[in-house]
Amino acid sequence: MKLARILFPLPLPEPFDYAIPDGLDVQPGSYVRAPLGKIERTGVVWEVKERSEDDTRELKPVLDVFPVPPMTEAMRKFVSFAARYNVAHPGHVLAMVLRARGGLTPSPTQTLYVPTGHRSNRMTDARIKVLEAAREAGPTNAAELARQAGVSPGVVKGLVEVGSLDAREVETDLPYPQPTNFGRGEHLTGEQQEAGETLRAAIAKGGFQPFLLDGITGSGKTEVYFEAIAEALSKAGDAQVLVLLPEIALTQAVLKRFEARFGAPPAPWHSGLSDAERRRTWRETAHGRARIVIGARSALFLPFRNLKLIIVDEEHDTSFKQEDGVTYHARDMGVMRAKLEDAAIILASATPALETVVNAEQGRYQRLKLSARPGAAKLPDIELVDLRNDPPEKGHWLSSRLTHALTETFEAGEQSLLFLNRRGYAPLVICKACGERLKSPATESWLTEHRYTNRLVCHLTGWSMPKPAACPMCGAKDSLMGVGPGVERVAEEVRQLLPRARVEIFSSDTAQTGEDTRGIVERMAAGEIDVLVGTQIVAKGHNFPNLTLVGIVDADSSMKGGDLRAGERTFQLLSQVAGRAGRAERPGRALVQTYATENPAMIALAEGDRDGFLQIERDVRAELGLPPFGRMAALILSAPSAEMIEEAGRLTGAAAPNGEGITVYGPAPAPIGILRGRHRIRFLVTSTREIDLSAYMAAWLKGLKLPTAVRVSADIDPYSFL
DNA sequence: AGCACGCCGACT
DNA sequence: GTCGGCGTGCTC
Repeated sequence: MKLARILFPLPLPEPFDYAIPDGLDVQPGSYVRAPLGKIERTGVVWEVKERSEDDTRELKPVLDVFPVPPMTEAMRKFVSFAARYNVAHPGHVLAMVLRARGGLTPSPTQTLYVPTGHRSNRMTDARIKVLEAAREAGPTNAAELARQAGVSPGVVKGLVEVGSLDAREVETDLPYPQPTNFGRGEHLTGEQQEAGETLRAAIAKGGFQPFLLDGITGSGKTEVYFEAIAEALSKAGDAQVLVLLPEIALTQAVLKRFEARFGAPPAPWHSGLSDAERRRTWRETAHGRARIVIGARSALFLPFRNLKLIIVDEEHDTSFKQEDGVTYHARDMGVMRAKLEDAAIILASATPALETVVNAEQGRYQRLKLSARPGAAKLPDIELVDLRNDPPEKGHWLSSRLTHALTETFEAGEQSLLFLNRRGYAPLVICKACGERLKSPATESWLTEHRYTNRLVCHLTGWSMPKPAACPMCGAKDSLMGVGPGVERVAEEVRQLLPRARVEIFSSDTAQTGEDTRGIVERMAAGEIDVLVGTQIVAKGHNFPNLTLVGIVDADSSMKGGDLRAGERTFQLLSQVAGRAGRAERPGRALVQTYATENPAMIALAEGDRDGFLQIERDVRAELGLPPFGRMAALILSAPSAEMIEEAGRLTGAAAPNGEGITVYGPAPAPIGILRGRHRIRFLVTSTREIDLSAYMAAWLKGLKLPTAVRVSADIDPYSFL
């Protein structure tokens, strides 16, 4: 007798055992339905094993096997690994795999009607109209046919009975057309060809091989990894390729580019897909028929049959880090998936993440460099503006050099971007009369003035209050004054400087939904904005061809800012924006305002010396034992009330196991202190590189007993700080 | 994640 | 006297 160990997409501690009924073909990896408690659920057979003699348990039976090829062993190992590494339940990870409802069953069908040419001798007007509509529209379903002809669906039925219309059952989700063109790309430069051939040779050889494709903006990275895709697909008729892109980069233009190269559109996967599109891509991937899948980070959890190559384009992009639910980094998990699949992986970027560069330096990844720009577009000039020599007027934040540049750019009909990583109007509010600094009641942090909403906001907790007319401390009227710059105040300054310019703010306050974000990005791309003033939200790789000036309002704060990767991100932002300006054949320039012109990082920035800049960052992190030279993890707790979270924090802190080389900080308010009505705190854990922090976090959680209203989640290698 | 069991407040 | 609130625990 055999039994099936079934993993369900639920936070259960382990797979559950079920009896395999006679005649049911249950394999390891089979997608099955089985009774669980009072209901039936879909799960995946994690293992099929012999039932021991002394096992007398009454087991419930597997009910049904879905007509889908079983999940491969590599995929099951990947799910288990991702769960262990990210300190999540395997079932939670499996839930991410099974998210496409309907992908497990065959495509739904619909009945379409085509004219047979046979004319009944009883032709009514209604019948003639339907036949005309059917001839024009091609195969169409009954409801649509009746609608087009302006008659009731009964007429269609009548025509079928007399033999004038033929019914055909067709699947609604069609397979994707197969890519065909695997030949060598045309018009490659010598450098691109060389990199392309290296990749082709590696893929022809087979096996796990990680590459960093490090090429400046416009150097043709895409053309090079197209060679790798062509090689992988030509090698075996069932080979599959996954291309991961930041969500916002998944545009129609990108899909068209793949179609033009390979003669068929790739299968898409992103959060904006309809249910039908989603189950189609899932099903085609699981059956091995989708050969190129191009998707956002969650595409990494699609159940490929024979994955031979993964591309992570814009690998430095922070949107690959999933912060909600199961936290994971799609790039890092991608490398592990490639390893388990025995596949190649290419991380491509013009501004690779420090982690990736270090991996390449230490020989874990093979580095391919592209330096030439085929169109000979120029990299931008980056100039430091020494705020000690060119101080802005009191109460202003833009130096005369930057205001001149803004004026020139506006008058030339071109666009500017000002970057300041501070939301709101002013990051601090003080009373001119008594000197009181207004603080958040819960966290004691400064309140930020928001003019747009006329409120004072705590950025740690999200708590806010209307701006009071009088000082709450001394009662003086009209004495409260915002100190320091936020994007709203910089925008105000630009509006004074350029009254006719269209100035917009781009921050999490003005872009609360994806739709808001798209709106701003589209207006900017369409030239409907002259000056965009934004927080780090602008650093997400948007394409603004008419943008020729970038001003970093406060480089000193954006290079530090309490965030491990703030400097890196500032550099990436500058390179990206500037690189685009050069690409659109307009000289771009960037002005960087700083008080620290002699700072080596600032000098490297000004010289566009990316490698020098990374070297400095690298040395700082190595010295402090920060990632990738040490490890970091966070534990985030949330609860419905402040009292409950405080108590939970105390208990959790006390339950932290002691470990050699491990330091626990906290609890502190989480980066988003209150989210969806829940209070959040967090612990930060650092350790040396050799320590298995995932295991430490798992042990901590295991020994923790908290009320069920308190939710706990771990975040390995967190990206959000402050 | 569901779903049931269980112990305390306002109702036909 | 019950109906039902959601806190706790179990699902092979």
